[in-house]
This record gives sequence, structure tokens and C-alpha cells, in this order.
Amino acid sequence: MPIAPRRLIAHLDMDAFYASVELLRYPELRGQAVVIGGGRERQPMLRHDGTRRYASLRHYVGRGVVTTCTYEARAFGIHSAMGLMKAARLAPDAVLLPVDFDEYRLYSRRFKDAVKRIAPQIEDRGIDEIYIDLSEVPGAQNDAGAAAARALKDAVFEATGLRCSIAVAPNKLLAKIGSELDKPDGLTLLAEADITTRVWPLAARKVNGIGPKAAEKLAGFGLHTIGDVAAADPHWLLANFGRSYGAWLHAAAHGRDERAIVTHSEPKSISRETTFERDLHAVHDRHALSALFTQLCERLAGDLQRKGYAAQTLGIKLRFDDFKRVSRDVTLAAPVDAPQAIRTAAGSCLKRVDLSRRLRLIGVRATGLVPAARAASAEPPTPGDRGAAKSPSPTRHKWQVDLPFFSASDDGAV
DNA sequence: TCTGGGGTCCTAGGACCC
DNA sequence: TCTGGGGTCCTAGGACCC
Repeated sequence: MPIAPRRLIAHLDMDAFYASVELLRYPELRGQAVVIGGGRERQPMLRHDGTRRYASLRHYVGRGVVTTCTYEARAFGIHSAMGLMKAARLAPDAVLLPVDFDEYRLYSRRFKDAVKRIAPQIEDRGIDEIYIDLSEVPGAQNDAGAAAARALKDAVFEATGLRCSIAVAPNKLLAKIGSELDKPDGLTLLAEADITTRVWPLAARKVNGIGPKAAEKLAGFGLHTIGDVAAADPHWLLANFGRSYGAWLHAAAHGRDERAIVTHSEPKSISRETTFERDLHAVHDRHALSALFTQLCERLAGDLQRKGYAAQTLGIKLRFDDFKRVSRDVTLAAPVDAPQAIRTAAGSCLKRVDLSRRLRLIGVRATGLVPAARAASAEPPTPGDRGAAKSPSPTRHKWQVDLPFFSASDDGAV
């Protein structure tokens, strides 16, 4: 039996992806501070002389956030998820472009296809990053994946005109940390022997899985770097962060991660949500809310049908003006994918929430996804068909699905 | 003048079943 | 007759990621 090759896992991260795609379209913006975000903004205007007029951040009014921005904009202190109003104060002359997901998805497919031609084992981690298993790529074992990584970078540039950063490491955790070490246009090789010198000095927050809350809690104990966490007594970590998360923290800080590359996965949920331009009240803005709610349900139904799923469980998500969040969901006797059925189920969830506060966001979510073909054949449910919905127990029927909160007659009032 | 939209995974309690 | 133990499903919320 052949000896299993040493694992060589790469993480590839496109550099300022959305902004870089926009620069391909608008090359005259190269070198400038450009911010992508907002969503309801207009595309640049084409003047009669063929030049373009771009919106600047200066006059932005609204609730949009920065989706991403160029490295020149980052120099002003702008970063992803920052409110556009705040970004405008930092760099009023920065150019503001609307997001164009269709365009980014196109480039996403291009770069992933280019990678697959060299290394077919890839794990999707969203629109602009992937993990790649290089373990069995010819020659990769000879130089720790250096030449393969070089070839991947070249192939991505050839296919898209875009730069990316790649790290090769013994596992996903280290590869992810590594791809950030030399950005942009980076190529990093990270071995186990490098952990103490190159990983331990980094902020704990650099570990994928240590977010703002965990980092703050760690800092409260005086643990700031990954090395600090690695040096902490494992029993103490377990006692303070729970059995599961504590054990993971200890392993992660030591660079240990056995997770496999997942080359295929099915969606678990599909959702649509929207933040209002101004906060809305369930009573005073009843018609506007009803129309928006119906629209969300229709879009969700469209997504489900396009992707070929029906949902056994429907839910809503609300965010109030004080930013508090609640969710409600209901499991149905049979999966649905029709807009009216979704609207009815989601409406029943809405009725279970105290709506005296103004709302800032409303969302609709489908979970318990089953292939639509199976859902259709399960109606009516046939005895012994495991695909058919189990009939819910009495307590699960506590919330009857009948009238939607916003009556259907309200739809279209706005 | 705060804070988008689309996801995943985990926890925890109650109901229910064997 | 005084209280088991394991397992699953459902629901709500939270942390985290891109």
C-alpha cells in the first residue's frame, strides 16, 4: 500500500476582489480610492464625450455599508462593513460604485475554473476564496507546493486579469492564516516549523473562528496573540470557553487542524432580507411593510424554484430600531416553494412577535430544503414514503398556519 | 450619522419516543 | 410510585464568516 502523501493545503484569496473587478471595467480609476457598496446606487454616467462621471462618497446619505474597497481607500482607514456615511467622512473624494454581484460571480467562475484545471480538488468558501488540495498535484510534494502555487497565480491572472494571494500549509487553518501574510499578490509557504515564529506573534483574531466576541473575552484574560492562547493551560481554556470551543482554541493555537477539503455541499438554507431606508412601524406603515414582505416571499420562492428546492420550514427574521433581533420559524406538514404558501407560513410567524417597536429589517428564510421533485411527489403524502413530511405532533402545531399577519388585500397598496 | 445581505454551525431546553 | 437514559426533532438565539 502506498504511503499517504503529506497534506499540502492551499488557501487562495482574491485581492480586493469586487474592487479589482470594477477596475477592469473602469481602468481610469486605477490608483484611486474606490469604495464598493450601498446597493441602491447608480452606475457611473457616460458623458457625451465618452468619459464617465462617478459618484463621490461626499454626498452619500443612507444606511449602506462598505462591501469592499481598493487598497488606496484602505489607506484612509476605510474597511469592509463600515457605514458609508462614516467612510465619507474619512475620504469624501473617494469614488463610490454600486455592487454588481452578477459581474463578480462571472469572474468567480472564471478563476475557479482556471484553478480546477491545475488542481481539481477545491472547496468553495464563497465568491472570492477557495481551499485547494495540492497533495496529489504532480510535483507539488517536491517543493512544498511552491511551483503549483505559482502556476495557480499565473493561471488565475491569465483567466481574469486579477491578482490573488495564496498560501500553502499542512492544513486549512494555517493556509488561511498564511494567505493574509503577504497580501496583495502574495505567495506564502507555511510549515509546521514556522508556527512559533510566524503564527504565534499574530493577533488571536487572525484565526478563522475567533471572532470579535471570543477575541474580546481572550483579551480580558490578557491573551492577545495566538501564542498567548497556545501557552494557556488547556484545562483552563476548557473551563472558561466550554468543552468544545476550549479544546478547539487549544488545537487551533497550536496550528492543528484535520478538516478535509469539502468538494461538494448542498445548501442548508436560502433567505432574503432587506433593511428599510427608514424604520417602519407595523401599524403606521402597514401597507408598505406588507408589500415589502410579499416581495421578499416572492423573491425567496423564485430562488427556491430556480435552484430546485422546496422548504419544509419557513422563518422570519426581524431587526428592530434598537438593533435587537428576533426570529421565528414554523415547520410545515409538507414542503413548499410557492410564493403564496411561503407568504402564509411567514405571515403566521410574524403574528407571534410583539411589533410595538419600529422595524429596521425584515427577512424570510427557508430551511429544511428538499429537492423540489421529491417535494412534489410527496403531495399528498403517501404512507410509508420516507420523503413525505412526518405529521407534526400536537405541540408542534401550537401555531396554526392560517391568516397572514398582513392581510393579502394589503398587498400592492404601495 | 452608527451598523448590508447571504450563509454555516453550535447550544440549549422542551416534547416526544423507546 | 417517585423518577432512567438515550436519541431525535423543533425552536430561538448567538457567534462567526464572506
